[in-house]
Amino acid sequence: MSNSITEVAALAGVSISTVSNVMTGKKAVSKELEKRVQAAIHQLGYTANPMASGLRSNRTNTIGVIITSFQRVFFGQVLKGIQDTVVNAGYMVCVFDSNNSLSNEKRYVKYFVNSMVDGVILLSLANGVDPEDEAYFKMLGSLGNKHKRIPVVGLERTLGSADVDAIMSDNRLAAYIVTQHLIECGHKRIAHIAGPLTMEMCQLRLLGYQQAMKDAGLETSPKWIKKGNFSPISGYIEMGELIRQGDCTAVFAGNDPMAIGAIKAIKESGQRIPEDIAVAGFDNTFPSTLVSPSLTTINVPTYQLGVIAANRLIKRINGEIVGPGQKVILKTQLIVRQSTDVKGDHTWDLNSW
Amino acid sequence: MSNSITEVAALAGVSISTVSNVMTGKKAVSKELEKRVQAAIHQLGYTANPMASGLRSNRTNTIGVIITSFQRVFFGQVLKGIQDTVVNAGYMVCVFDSNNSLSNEKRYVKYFVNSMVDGVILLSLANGVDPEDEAYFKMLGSLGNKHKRIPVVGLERTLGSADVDAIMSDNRLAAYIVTQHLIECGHKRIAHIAGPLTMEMCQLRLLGYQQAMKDAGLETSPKWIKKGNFSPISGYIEMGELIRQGDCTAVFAGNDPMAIGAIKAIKESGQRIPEDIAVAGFDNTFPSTLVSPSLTTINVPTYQLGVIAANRLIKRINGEIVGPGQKVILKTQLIVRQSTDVKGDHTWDLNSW
DNA sequence: TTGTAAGCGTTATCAG
DNA sequence: CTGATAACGCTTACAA
Repeated sequence: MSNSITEVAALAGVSISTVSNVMTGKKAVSKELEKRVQAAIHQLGYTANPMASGLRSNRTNTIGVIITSFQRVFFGQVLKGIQDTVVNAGYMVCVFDSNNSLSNEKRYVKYFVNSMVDGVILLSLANGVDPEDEAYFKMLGSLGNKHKRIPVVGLERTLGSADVDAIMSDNRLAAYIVTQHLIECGHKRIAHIAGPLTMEMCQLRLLGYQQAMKDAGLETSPKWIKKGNFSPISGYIEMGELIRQGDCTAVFAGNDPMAIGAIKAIKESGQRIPEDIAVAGFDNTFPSTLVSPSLTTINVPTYQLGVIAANRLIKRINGEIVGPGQKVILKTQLIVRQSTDVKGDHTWDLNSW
Repeated sequence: MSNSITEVAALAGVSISTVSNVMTGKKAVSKELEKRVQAAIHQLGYTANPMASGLRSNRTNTIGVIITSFQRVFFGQVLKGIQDTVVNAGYMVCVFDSNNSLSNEKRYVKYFVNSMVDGVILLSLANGVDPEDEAYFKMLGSLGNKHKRIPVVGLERTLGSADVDAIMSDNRLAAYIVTQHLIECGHKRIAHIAGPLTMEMCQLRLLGYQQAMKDAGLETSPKWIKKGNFSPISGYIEMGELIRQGDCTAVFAGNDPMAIGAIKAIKESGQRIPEDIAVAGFDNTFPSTLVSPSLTTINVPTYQLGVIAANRLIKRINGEIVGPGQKVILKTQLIVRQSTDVKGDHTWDLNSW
């Protein structure tokens, strides 16, 4: 268990640098010695101590990921995409869950820097409005120490003016399209249950909703804009509020869980979906296919999101991409189900979970 | 960004050992110096490099977790329980997803050992039958190196004869109870879609099912025992097989996703649930409340599972628990819903996701 | 091609 | 109570 390079060297009858050279493959070693070293490595089951080699080489072959909550189904696919990609390239993934707290997020970022991960993928909770957020983004854009730069890829948000790649869905357009769909279904009084507006993606979804309403010449009243927190229960609560107000005939929720909470509230109020009130969500996570009525939503290529973020990060790490941070926008797609259209799809998704 | 202890010492006008003493709090430092050092630490935003301190102290304040898949909803709650507990005690959590591969699992365990995590929580895929598995379990029971022992807590399986704590639900009893429930509903020809039988918990669930059938004097035929892999689609496929056989009136699936896959297959075949075929699952994850009909299942206290595993691990780390590994068995509970009883509950769970 | 030796940033030991 | 200094296990100049 846990042998050191010294023991391998002793067993193979060579110096530790030769063992190191064999391990890293950075320097040529004669066939003969290579064979002996490999044999010793194999016999001892040796793998290098990542802490020691990382300390010295400033490389850990680990990439750090920070998400907002392990409980959010959305991230299951994203993480899978990241892990599949990154493991393939010889990296490990270390995942932290900020538990929806910006201070946790910052703590984890710092930890990653100190731990010398080779790159970071981050779904940030910084709202970008607080003055210190800009400083934080700047810092993210120049993460590292004197020996190395640690690239960061942002998920679903641009990181201020910082030079950081961002992979995101076309939130605004998608929100526009889903709202437009609601309008085409004949609705005029359409409410929106937004996610935490500190998140850029939620702002964008709100904006898309407002734009669509405006373009259709429909009134948008503040009382139709509710603030949830992405949890199903918050959707339920905010929908209850809307029902009490009693004047909207459709709701676009900022994500699927909130939409599903809203559906529950509507059903409990004895109203029919979509006849009395239509509901749409965002993300197309599997639960949206399971509920009755099935949920109209926007498909976000979550697995791809992870794959693309990871690929980009690896290229940054290897210096294959240099220069200013870029934004990659992924195409989304409206999925019409029965919460807005009785003729919509209602097939259960059994493949993505 | 990323200052070293040397800079802090310089700024405070003290030696690096004094800074270290202040940081770790292991040795007394005079009020005066303590204040100066704290000020310097604060001013520089200094935090110790975990790799360097870990290398020296053999402590990382990190606990490693290995689960089988980020996609499995089941783990969301478990991870939350672990993280809540462990962060509270001053540890970080590093999560790996073995992607249902034992070789990945072993690789990650080794990585954890080399990285010197202070403890490991592990849902192992080893079946315990292969001769080399016993050696693996032994190793898990004595993880570490000459400097330190790394305790391991197993999730949902005993790790052979090794001295490793195991936290698990009462799988066998629960399977017995759910099968009994099916029998009480009047079913006699009851099938079982098992999870991967390499997992002990799946063996236990199968055993519980068989025992209940036997105790009720009912026939158990091998053709009624299907092997899924915990994924929804496998439940769908195996149920299709059972439908083709055409003789069972109830199915107990080894977890909720497979049960939900089974429900889909039954609905597609035009049969009614529960009148023609009743279905039960295991775990009581939130999707079981969302589907129609709602799924009868066994409630597993997933969050608690994480909390208890984490607490136990921390106590092991601190030496507050010593001696042979123990098994902690968590109580489960039958949740009757409409997939077995039309009068069953069908309230959506909006709180655990 | 191989080996020697100097660090990487800490903590631990041991004088003072 | 404080500060040199060795050591952790590895990589990497540099020397042989």
